[in-house]
Amino acid sequence: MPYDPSAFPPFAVTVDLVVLTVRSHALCALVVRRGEPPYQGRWALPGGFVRADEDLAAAAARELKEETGLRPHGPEGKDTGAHLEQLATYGDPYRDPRMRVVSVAHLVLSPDLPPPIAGGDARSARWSPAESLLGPGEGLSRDGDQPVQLAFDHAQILLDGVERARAKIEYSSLATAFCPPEFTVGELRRVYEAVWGVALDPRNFHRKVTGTPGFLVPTGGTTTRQGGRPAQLFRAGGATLLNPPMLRPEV
Amino acid sequence: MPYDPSAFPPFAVTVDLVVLTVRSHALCALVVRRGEPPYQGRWALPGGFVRADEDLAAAAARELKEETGLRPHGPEGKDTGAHLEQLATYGDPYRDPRMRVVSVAHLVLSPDLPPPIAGGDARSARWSPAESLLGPGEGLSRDGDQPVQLAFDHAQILLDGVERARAKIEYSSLATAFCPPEFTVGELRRVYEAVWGVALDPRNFHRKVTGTPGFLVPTGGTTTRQGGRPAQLFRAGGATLLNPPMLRPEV
DNA sequence: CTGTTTATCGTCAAGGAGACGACTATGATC
DNA sequence: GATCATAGTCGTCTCCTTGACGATAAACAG
Repeated sequence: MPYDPSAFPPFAVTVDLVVLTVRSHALCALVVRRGEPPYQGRWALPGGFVRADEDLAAAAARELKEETGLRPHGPEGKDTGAHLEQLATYGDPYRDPRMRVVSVAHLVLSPDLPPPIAGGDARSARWSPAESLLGPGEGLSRDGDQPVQLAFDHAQILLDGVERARAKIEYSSLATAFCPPEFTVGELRRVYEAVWGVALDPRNFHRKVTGTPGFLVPTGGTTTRQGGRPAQLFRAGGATLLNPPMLRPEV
Repeated sequence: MPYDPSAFPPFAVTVDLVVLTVRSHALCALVVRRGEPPYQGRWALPGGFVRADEDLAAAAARELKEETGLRPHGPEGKDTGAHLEQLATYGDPYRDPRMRVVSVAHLVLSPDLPPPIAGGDARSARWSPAESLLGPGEGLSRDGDQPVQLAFDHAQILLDGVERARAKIEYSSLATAFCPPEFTVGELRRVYEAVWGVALDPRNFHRKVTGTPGFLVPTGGTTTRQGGRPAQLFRAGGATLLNPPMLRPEV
């Protein structure tokens, strides 16, 4: 097949972001309201076109900053920012009614942020519980949560992102990406409980995380911000892989 | 940001394939020799442009069939074909010197095939040990294997594919995708040994795989094709997830 | 018939995980 | 200030899985 510039069809390439955090004991995703058709007025994942000279990860980082002000740190970063990784790519020919768009979805795990920033282009943005965005089957929507229908194939993308997060905190130290720089064992446990939607035994969890070398390093301080007895503060250790993994309860 | 068709730069979108198999106790990847510049004469991963009305997975399946004659079965298929899944997407602005190309890499796991089929476009193709393609650091190339420099960023893509395969056979039944429809426990063990590059205890491995419900179902037959005492034949059971996982020995 | 190869079963000790009792140190409430 | 509720932390016990490895079984090669 000789090279012929006219031999390939043109595509638009976008990045979409699944930005997850844990707020008030629930896994939440960042969604923005669409200001123009198609799907005008519907909630969607934040995202945008990749620029001509921009790497995919750079485009994702740029969109993230525009939407939340967060700066990501890569696989080995040390900033106060969020964890960012590529999730998957969605390219159904008709996923966007306007044109052929291939979207490279990225997953962002962030500590709880006070309020989502209204996007640079003035779209409204908010955190929504993943449960209510994923609809029935993925945990029942609670009374009062109207089921939200995300635009495009964003419900599928979000589901894949949530699944990735659920799987990854099992065998990596990624759950700490949901925590502030210093956190307690109990706060970390509540992250696991929120992401998995289960209750974990505080004593066994404590034994597990403090007994895994390199997972947590004590900072020396304590806090009572969760009430009760003061708890030791930790920072994430250097270990990125948990071996043996944190086991997710059956059911 | 109102919709403006001129607001986004055009991209070419391709699929690249990391086709892995196990041949004579080694993990091998399918590579094709490039017939035109850039990287003319160099080995590369098979792949090609996504067509205008074609889904990404469909494009990967089409390329796979063109290169190998294999028909993939999806996440839940039952054919005699290979396992196919999306791997990751590579979009560095300068990864292809000709133009802006975003490549959606796919991972294919296949049973051993007699000889690779010369591609539809007459490029030569062959199986190469992953070890010799990944160069030093990823297991030393054996004497006589000249180090192969893959075209574009295909070495990185291959590395990511091999890593995915190594990780996934740990907690899924995917290793059976490397086996013929009926196989013995010993054959399955040799798959793990080749992919991980380690030696496993045959007795413990046997206990593990036969003791995991839904992983293997006996067909009733036996074979002596590996020599020695006749071994029971099995087919892959319905279970896709191994819980608890197959543990990869420490280094 | 004997050695070699591969398959399969069994045993034992070490370690991790689930269940859960007990104790500790705070703030809130009476 | 005593009491209570809330979290955090340490221990214990049992069950199960794993890793190491002995032993037996059933084929084939000489």
